[in-house]
Amino acid sequence: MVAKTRPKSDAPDASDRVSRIREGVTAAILEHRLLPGTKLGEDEIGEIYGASRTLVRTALQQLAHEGIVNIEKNRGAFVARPTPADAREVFEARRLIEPTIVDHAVDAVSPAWLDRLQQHLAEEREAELRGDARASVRLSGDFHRLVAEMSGHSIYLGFLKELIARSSLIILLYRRHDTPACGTDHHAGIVAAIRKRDKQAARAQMLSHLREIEDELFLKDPAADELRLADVLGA
Amino acid sequence: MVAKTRPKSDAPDASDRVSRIREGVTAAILEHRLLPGTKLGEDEIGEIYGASRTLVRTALQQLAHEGIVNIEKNRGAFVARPTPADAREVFEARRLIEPTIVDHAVDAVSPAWLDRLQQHLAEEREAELRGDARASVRLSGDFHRLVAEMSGHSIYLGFLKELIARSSLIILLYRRHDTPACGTDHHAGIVAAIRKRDKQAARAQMLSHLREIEDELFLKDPAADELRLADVLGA
DNA sequence: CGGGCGAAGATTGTATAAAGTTTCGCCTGT
DNA sequence: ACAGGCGAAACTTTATACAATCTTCGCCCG
Repeated sequence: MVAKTRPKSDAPDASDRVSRIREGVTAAILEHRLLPGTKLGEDEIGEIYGASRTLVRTALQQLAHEGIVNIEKNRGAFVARPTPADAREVFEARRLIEPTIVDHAVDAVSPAWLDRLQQHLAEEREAELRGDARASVRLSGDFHRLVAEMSGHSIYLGFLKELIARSSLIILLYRRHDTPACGTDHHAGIVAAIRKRDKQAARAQMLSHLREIEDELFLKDPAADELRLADVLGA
Repeated sequence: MVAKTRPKSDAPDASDRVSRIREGVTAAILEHRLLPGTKLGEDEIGEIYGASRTLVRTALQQLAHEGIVNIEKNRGAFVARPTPADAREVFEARRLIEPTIVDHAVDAVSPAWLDRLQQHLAEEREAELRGDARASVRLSGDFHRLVAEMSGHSIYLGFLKELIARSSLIILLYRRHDTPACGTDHHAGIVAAIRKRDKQAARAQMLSHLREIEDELFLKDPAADELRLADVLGA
């Protein structure tokens, strides 16, 4: 055997040690186990994952580039705390990009993809029935990522990954307390439109879905934002 | 003197040592001093910039995230070699995002910004008169970045930075030999539309500008692409 | 004479140690 | 009692050393 050279696919995040750290921290942040503003000490994380600070640092830098971690010089890394202005920018970008993504997803539709979408919807419904808010938020993001993968556009996929990560943080920060699990039905509707290869409907449903998510947020002026952080930290 | 603590502004890329490396390598790549596929040895770069491998590695990882450098495990870092498919994706993304960006730029128009735009056009014209192709490509990218900064949307700005970097690489790889300096007039037209606060015209001109750039490229099927690389390397 | 095996060299990945900076507590002086 | 400054601890940053991996070149065998 000549060599098991990984053919050409530079597996974006697979079995690397740094990827495991990155994904672990990402999951912790997106599932709200780590609150915005929390300090992410290098020793601390290294201890948890049994890695040296070199690897932890690499992972944190990647997360900083994704926008869910802020690195302050000589201070350390902290979980990002998106402002309402950030939130509006993120959702505006999603409203711009995601309708185009579903367009391409319709072009790329296939039985295999439809199966995966259907399976994902089942997972979402199950998590919602369990009342597992953490899993629901994560799966909701995964749905959008799945559609982006389906579109086959690596650029859009990369951008959307960033936007989804930030969105999850934003939703967990600014969601109104009373909002129920938002959007599983919407996701089903989008899948239905994709199955029917109806671009018009798919775009429209994606757009209204994103609007509803944003409308369910409580985005006040940045000044008052500080108060909310105080609340969070005080709790 | 107490301390020269940089007040609070986390200058995104200013006086850091790693930023200097990143910008130096970026400039070298975008100005075609480093050809696609060129290996970027860590020791080599470290020698040039008088930095240790730790800093070089950090810079290369950032460049990899920006998409203009590929890092292969245990092999090293190489200047990215976008495929024609990559090129199409990049320009599709630009056609999607940039019209929206000019929209916001029109909203944010001010005398100070108009001055900067005007000054930039002058620089572009000067470089074109000198026949300085390297400077022309760089300045052409800078124009789009300037408009994005003007829009005030940090998300779009971040995305566009990546797209511009990749675009420069693509243009230098796939440009038809005969194409003249493309688009300085277009840029002037876009600025004129911005000055008149005419969103419709600004969007339209930006879109056609991007289309013309892409039309001036020679994007053949990926199979033949290998041949062209051989040509480049043989030269 | 061509092809495959193997050891030496080089390069990257990882860990550890030294250096600089910030932060926080404590102490002193008013 | 309180404000201000000194000092130590903790952390990040940077550099260096070690280990693992890949590439290359030479040699042997078919």
